[in-house]
Amino acid sequence: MRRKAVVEDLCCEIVGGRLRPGEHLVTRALADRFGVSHTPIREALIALAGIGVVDLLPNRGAVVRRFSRDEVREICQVRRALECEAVRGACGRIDEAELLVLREALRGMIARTTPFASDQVAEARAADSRLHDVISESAANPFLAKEIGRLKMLFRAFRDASWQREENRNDYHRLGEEAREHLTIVEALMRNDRAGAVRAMSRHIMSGCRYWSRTLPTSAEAPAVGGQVARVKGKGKS
Amino acid sequence: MRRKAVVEDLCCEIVGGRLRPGEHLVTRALADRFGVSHTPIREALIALAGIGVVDLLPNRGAVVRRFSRDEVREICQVRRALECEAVRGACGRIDEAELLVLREALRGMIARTTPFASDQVAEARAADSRLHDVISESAANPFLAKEIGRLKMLFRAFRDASWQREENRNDYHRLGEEAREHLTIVEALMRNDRAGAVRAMSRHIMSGCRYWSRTLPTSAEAPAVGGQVARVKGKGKS
DNA sequence: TGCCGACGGATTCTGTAGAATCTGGTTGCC
DNA sequence: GGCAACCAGATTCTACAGAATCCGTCGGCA
Repeated sequence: MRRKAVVEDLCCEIVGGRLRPGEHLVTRALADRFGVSHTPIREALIALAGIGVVDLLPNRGAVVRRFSRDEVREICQVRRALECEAVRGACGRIDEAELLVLREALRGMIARTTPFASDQVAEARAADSRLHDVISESAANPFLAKEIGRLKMLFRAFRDASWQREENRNDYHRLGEEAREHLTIVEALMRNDRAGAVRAMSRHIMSGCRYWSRTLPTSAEAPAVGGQVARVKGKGKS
Repeated sequence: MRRKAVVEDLCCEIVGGRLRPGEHLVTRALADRFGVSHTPIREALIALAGIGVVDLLPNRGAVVRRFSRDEVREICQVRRALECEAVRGACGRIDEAELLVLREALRGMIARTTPFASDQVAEARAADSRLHDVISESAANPFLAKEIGRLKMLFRAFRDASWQREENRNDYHRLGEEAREHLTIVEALMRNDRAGAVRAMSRHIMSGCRYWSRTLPTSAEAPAVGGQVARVKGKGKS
């Protein structure tokens, strides 16, 4: 199935920042690049619009969504509500051993005095993914897990954009902070302290939100995409 | 734009119950019915899958989603989390006059001693929509409002299915109950009692969930759609 | 002889390609 | 500055290739 392959590839490129926000996606060009006709490309773009990573403008094709600081805040607020719901449902149901492994990994990261090397960045990200996945899978609500997955992808999109934007300035500090936030959550879960876990998760999401959105333009600087397409028209994808 | 028209029409039919859960949507047949070729139909089905009202099976087309009781519960849980978040954000920001109008309408409904006539059912539904819309629009979070809108559509789909299934048995009772729940929310909002409003909203959603899902099959009775398609094949759309 | 399951062709439907049409924006001319 | 031809690109249509399903036939077996 070609559509699915195109969806996955494009999603990776958008999330990975190789396709810039506001960029105009031309079906013909993508068709050439992927070596398929434009039909599956169109269908992939419709699917991506459903996921929320591109905007579809009638008769004017698709543009990669641009996220202003306000939108990031909005998405984070929704994500917080859902992740907290997941923690509430998961508390007391998560495999003890799994939590233990996570806790030790996080303690290791925090104890480390040297700055993070790049493979340790990967390790930190893996732990992050793992924790959130374990929680959403343990909440006994597949629909909730699916929704969280969707938001996580969006969230990763602007996290990576921010990362790229400012060349990891003081990222290492943020990673350590994140590890401590995660540890707080894990410890609360191990105590079966539901309220504490929810609080910790809420703080964690909002702190990430503040961090990852701080370099983004405010909505005044980057108005909603709808009316702005003409601006990026013609820039192509260089 | 034909695709959009097809999406809207099909969505209405699914939500309105004219297309039954599990029904197989054949592109050619739909193309004939809508008087377009099957390309926009395919695209519409992809969009509908994004919305969540149909499932796409590779090389076997689309089927209208079947909702088991568990899935309804899952969706309601997510909806509750989001609606509560919206109430939290909206409390203190909603136009006073708007709330007053709603309160009087709800009080009128509750005071009414005669059973609801059908135009009063419509009135009750309008008040329901209005309240939820006012809240999600006042929460200063368009993204959240969009998500809630999506879920509301799904929710309406199985509410209508339930309604149809059992011919309004004691629906009127439920409508009165709903009005009282709505009134509790409105009154809390008018007092700027954020916690109270959130609690009331949570109760309201879960009570609706229990009510609307009570006639649905459990997931054991209606297994995941994936393996069941052959069963409905050949029934056509008549 | 009557029933059952395997095999194979016919049919139906999905997925893709390429052509035709339509739309909106742009550019050059008056 | 206004208008009209032009052009790029989106949308839709038609046709076809491949996958899945259906249906009738055939051979084995009790």
